[in-house]
Amino acid sequence: MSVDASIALLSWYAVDKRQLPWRAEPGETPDPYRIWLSEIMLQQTTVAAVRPYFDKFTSRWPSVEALAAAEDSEIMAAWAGLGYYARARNLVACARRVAGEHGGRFPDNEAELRKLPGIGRYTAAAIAAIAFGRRAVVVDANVERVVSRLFAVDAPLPGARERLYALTETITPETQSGDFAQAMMDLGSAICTPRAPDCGRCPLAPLCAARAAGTQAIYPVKAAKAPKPRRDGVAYWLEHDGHVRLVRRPAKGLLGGMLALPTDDAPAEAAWREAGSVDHVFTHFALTMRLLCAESDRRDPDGIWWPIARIGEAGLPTLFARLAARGSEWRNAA
DNA sequence: CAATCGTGGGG
DNA sequence: TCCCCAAGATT
Repeated sequence: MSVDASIALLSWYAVDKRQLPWRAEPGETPDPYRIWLSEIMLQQTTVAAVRPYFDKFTSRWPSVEALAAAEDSEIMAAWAGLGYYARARNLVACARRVAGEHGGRFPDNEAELRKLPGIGRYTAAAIAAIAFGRRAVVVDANVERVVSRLFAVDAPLPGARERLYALTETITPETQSGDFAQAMMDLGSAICTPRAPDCGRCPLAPLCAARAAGTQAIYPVKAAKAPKPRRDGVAYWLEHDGHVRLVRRPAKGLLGGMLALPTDDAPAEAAWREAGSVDHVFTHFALTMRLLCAESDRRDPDGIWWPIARIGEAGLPTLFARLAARGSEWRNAA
């Protein structure tokens, strides 16, 4: 079973693999910096969303040394819109560790990679396998789905995770485990999809227990999710002389480290006026944020004042970019 | 261990 | 429209 599965999958991958900007062509040597950067960006994020960010980052910062030398604010602004901003904070910290303590070279094994900020169990295995040719058991959401079907694992996630790791270990080949991992992910993305898997095109179909039973659609079994609470908030658009007041959010927590409009408490006493609201859905709650707008008669010298004509370059996360669009409309209407 | 942490696309 | 989901890590 194990050998059959890896051979069938690698044969399929040799023909049908996706071409991706971070993926080395056959015969090319993979660049650990690009593999690492792509793996961080791809955490809980689709390939389509990552592409433009990967291109932007690699052209601005072609090496880990270049990234390590950048200002935090530049990197956070460049990450704006991609989400999960702890990844960007860890990205900088990791780049500086690699540049400063590892001579600019990423560690070539799982255990050392795992010690770096932002690199967990999955990412350490993926980098070790893909960038350094190490045998590693690489389990992401795609692999969980493929393996849960292949072996008809009825236990629900996340409890079944260790079981899925053990099963993935049994089909991971001794060599080419990087290609094997990427093949599993391409398979999960293109064929062994969450809703309606295209078993007719699947190289593993003859080996698949769920396929044999006709039950592929029920896997992976997942625990019931908690209901999503609703919350309300207020943001403030304070402008003066063509500039708007921004704040840098605290390093930890929601949208941590990002530029934003002031929230909760008004940044000044002023004649605040309602300018509508924005509904925004985060992973674990839905937010309705009202926008209050005002013109200031003075410019607090300690604040961050951003030229409104260039607000698109501020690097606001999506919620605040949408609120800023409302603020600009309010301004043009006034 | 369970909660926290974004966003956009697809069915 | 709503729900699901994605190359997870951290605390």
